[in-house]
Amino acid sequence: MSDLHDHHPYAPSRIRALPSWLLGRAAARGHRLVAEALAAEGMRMMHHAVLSAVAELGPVSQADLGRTLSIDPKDMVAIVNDLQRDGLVTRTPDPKDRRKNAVEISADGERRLRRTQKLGDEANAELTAALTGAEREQLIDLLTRIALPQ
Amino acid sequence: MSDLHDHHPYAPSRIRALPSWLLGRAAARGHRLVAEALAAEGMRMMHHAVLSAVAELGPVSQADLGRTLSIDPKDMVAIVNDLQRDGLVTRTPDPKDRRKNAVEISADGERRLRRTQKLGDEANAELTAALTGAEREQLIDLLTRIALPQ
DNA sequence: GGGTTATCGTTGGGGCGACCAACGAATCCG
DNA sequence: CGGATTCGTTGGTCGCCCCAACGATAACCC
Repeated sequence: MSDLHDHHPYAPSRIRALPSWLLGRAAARGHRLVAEALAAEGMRMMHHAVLSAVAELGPVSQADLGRTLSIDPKDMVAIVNDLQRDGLVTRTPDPKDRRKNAVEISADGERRLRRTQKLGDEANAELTAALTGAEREQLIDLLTRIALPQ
Repeated sequence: MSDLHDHHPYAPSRIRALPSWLLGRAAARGHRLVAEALAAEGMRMMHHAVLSAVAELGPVSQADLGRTLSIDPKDMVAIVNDLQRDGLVTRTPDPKDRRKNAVEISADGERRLRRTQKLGDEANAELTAALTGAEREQLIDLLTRIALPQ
């Protein structure tokens, strides 16, 4: 088994039993897995999230996107810039409210989204590989209730 | 369904149902709550984590601390510098291995730790306020199994 | 024993995500 | 009409993570 010098990497520090710590570690691993998977399509997590939200919401303003995904307006500008540059979304001035940009997914964007959604789902399957289906459902339920405020 | 202008703050975007996304949001809230609580004592999360680990592990090298807490050696230098400057830990050369620094908690450090631990626990209680005790235990169990690798 | 390999603390640089402050333009509302 | 609000945008900060390098020291192995 383990040799003499294998001082286990963890003391059962009090820290490690705190939900906030475990959430941080689990989130870091999830982020790493998803980011690595999406990199195969040259996409990043936030870009994929925005593209997915645009596909669901139809023509939508950047501010609405930011609210639904809790993304800072500043970051949203850069993300939509990238997606537009790559031809995945269109950004047209909203005639009804000239302050707004109507962001809409393109045909290329839908094709890209289908691939990145598959990659994201696979990464999440790997993330929760140690869980049964029922446990995965319960984890989602518990997290939803914890993450809600803001 | 609901009327046209009732844009609920969230479409049930596919993204929002992914464990990786929920973990990110929940971790962000946990980090915010804990950071705000610790700020009352002028401490930051990583500083508190390191101080707590030092208290548990006794005299310990920075490298060991970094491994148990998954903290980059570069960041560990800065953290131990701060803790030492504030008189919360001592950093003495290890006579057995002169490459190592033996980091040890001080009396002031233990006093500070008692207060920050209380604050951290309270923040975690608020974080999981929507959960029953049993659900909190199960969340910890599920997260532990997910966060484990690295 | 001596040469190679590995570890420790430290410094440097960089990337990425989250967050806050401010601004002009446009819109809404009383 | 005029004040308050929203939108997109620019600017900057902060925390976490990763990679590369270095001198000093220790461990390994022939």
